[in-house]
Amino acid sequence: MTTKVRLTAKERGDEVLRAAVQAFAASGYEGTKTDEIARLAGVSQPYVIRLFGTKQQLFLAALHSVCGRIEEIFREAAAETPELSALGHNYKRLLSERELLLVLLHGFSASGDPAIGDCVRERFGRIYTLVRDLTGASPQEAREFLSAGMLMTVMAAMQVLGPDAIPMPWAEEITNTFGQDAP
Amino acid sequence: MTTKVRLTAKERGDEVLRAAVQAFAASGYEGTKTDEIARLAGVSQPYVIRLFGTKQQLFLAALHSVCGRIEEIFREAAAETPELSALGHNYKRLLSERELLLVLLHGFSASGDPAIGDCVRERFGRIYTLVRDLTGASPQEAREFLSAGMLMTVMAAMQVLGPDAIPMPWAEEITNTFGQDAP
DNA sequence: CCTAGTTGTAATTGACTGATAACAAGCTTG
DNA sequence: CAAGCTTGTTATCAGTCAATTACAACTAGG
Repeated sequence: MTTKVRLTAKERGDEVLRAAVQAFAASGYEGTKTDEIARLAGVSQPYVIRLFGTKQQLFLAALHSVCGRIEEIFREAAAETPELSALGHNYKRLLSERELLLVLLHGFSASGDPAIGDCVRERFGRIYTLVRDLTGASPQEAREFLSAGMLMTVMAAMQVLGPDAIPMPWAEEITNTFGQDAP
Repeated sequence: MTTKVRLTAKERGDEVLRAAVQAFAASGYEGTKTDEIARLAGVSQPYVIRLFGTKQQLFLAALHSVCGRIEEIFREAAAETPELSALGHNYKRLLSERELLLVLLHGFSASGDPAIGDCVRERFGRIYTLVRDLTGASPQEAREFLSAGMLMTVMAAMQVLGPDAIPMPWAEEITNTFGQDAP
């Protein structure tokens, strides 16, 4: 457990950010209370606000964090095998860090907020471009790749995909088709 | 405009439901206030609550409504040409009723709420099954079809797809690949 | 060792929001 | 036309939540 030690603002900020990613992944932007993030991080609610200014800025920080991690995973996968099919294989890694895709999904949902919309458009565009650059995929190939990722994302949100999946025949049927490329 | 006429509870309920679909599409489940729905429907906020019981039940009603409409669009398309490519062509129709896909997306995001999760799993499973039944598509074909739909959905949420799209080079590149089937 | 900066909390607040209650106005049926 | 049912509003509450303020505890540098 986290002991009652004083940390630098940077270190504590990182801990709060990790807690925020967990909380936002579970409850979304509007649904998550700063109080809950504070509880997860083991600090007081006002301190969370002081470290990040506003709840919105904290969500933006969480969004940048998960997008950076997603890019990192793609880079690592491409370093081994720079092909789209290899990246696809690594969606499993994304699903094992379930909060990555979920925070991104909540970012899409909260795009009505202009600041969040700007952030999401920028980061998702970067991911698309990165996928193309890393693999040399055509726009259509990259689109099919990201499409599959989006279906996985919403299935993860519905809790029919991943380790804690609620068993659903139709979902298992879909899940079995992942990884099977077009002939 | 809607005049100040007394309607039956059923009729007024339909108006409120339409307003709710618009509002939830724009702001999501947690982000939408019952007050805003009431304003859109031209009634008082307490009446919205009395007609549907709770905000959650109203959201569930909105979810059922949009899923029913999505199924209807697929059925109509399949009645003309019962092939997956024909259904895909009709994603344009879904995008023209932008709120359909957006409410569904917000349903995914709000799946952490058990009642909403149950509803979303049931309705999305029904849509998957319907697509297969209407077109005779294989699980993999249906998965690819729904994958493309999910990417369109998140792009619509990001406001980079559809009539009021914010122009983004990467988004236009992706958009151009829709409708191009694998060779 | 003491003072100035940093890390952190307790107390509070003001705005918001879903829901309830009490009441008013309109329709309809005998 | 009157009584009872339906439609709809106003007033209000009880709880919630992000954010501010004031203060306390710790730590490093001179």
